[in-house]
Amino acid sequence: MTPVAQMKMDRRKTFNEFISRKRLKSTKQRDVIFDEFFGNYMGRHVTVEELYEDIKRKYPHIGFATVYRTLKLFRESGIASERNFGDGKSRYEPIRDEREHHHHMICTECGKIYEFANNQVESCLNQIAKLNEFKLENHKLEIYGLCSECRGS
Amino acid sequence: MTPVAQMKMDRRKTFNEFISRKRLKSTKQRDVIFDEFFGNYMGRHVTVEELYEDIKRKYPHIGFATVYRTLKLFRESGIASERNFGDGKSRYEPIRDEREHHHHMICTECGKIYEFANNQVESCLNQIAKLNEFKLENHKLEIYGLCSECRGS
DNA sequence: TTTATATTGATAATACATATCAATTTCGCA
DNA sequence: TGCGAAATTGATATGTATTATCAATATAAA
Repeated sequence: MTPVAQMKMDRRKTFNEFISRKRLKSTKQRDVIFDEFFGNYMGRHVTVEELYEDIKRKYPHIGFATVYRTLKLFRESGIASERNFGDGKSRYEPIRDEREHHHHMICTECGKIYEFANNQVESCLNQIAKLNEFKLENHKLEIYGLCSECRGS
Repeated sequence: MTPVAQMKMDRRKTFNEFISRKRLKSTKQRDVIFDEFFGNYMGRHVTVEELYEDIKRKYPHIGFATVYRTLKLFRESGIASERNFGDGKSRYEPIRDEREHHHHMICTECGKIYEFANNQVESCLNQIAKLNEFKLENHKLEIYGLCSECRGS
């Protein structure tokens, strides 16, 4: 099995456990949204609108609100993360590796989003949290600027 | 002159230069909003609504949209920064020291916002940007978790 | 002062997100 | 298997933050 397929299965398991722990129900709609999200949006940052439009093509009966609600469930269950890059829309991203946090560089010119991870930053943050007796749950780091293509000559 | 008063004067100068460079005009409203913002909101993170309510008490004639527009000018001119802590409202904060970036720890329980600065993080980010041929313009770092008071026993 | 242009403030419009609610689906339990 | 309580769905209404519109006004250059 490919690592990606393995990961997808792991997330599925986590989500199913979340569903049963919270006494929620599994539905066809949630299955469809899960498959689309974890099938086509790995490493991307999709808006609710985009995901909805995409799903509607194959499954016209699925409603907008359901996509919203389901993505929120993905976040609550810890299999997706929500981001805000300042354009007013929430973006969702499948979580690949629970341990290794990654971050984003956003080009203010072309809007492209680049990812990076850095152990040194992570350990800094852990230290800072510890120093302030803060129990770290999550963190977000974004760099804004010009990417190599847009910074020009 | 106190350091705070000095800083306020520096920001005023920067803003005036911005105004004349962009061929904008200085107005009584902008003066009032500047004084209120830099007088009472140092080190705080005020929403447009809050600042508007505050100003309206002393200057009932000043409109909501003007406060919005003026805060945006403050951001564009580099004397204020805009933040988003996930509650859907934009928050503005006077910039104290242009060189030393600071960041935020947000308690997910009580909502209190703590600030911190860290040189090691800054230099990491500069390195990362350089490595990716990215021209760093700005960055945001937020830690979410439980503060010492809320993490309980 | 004159004149062009920016600004203001009231309000309309937009956009993203959430709430409502009747109809439907799920699932534990007999 | 079928019943019934409870969750979910989807269409749509509502809420909330922000931006656009525009006539009246203020500013600043000539």
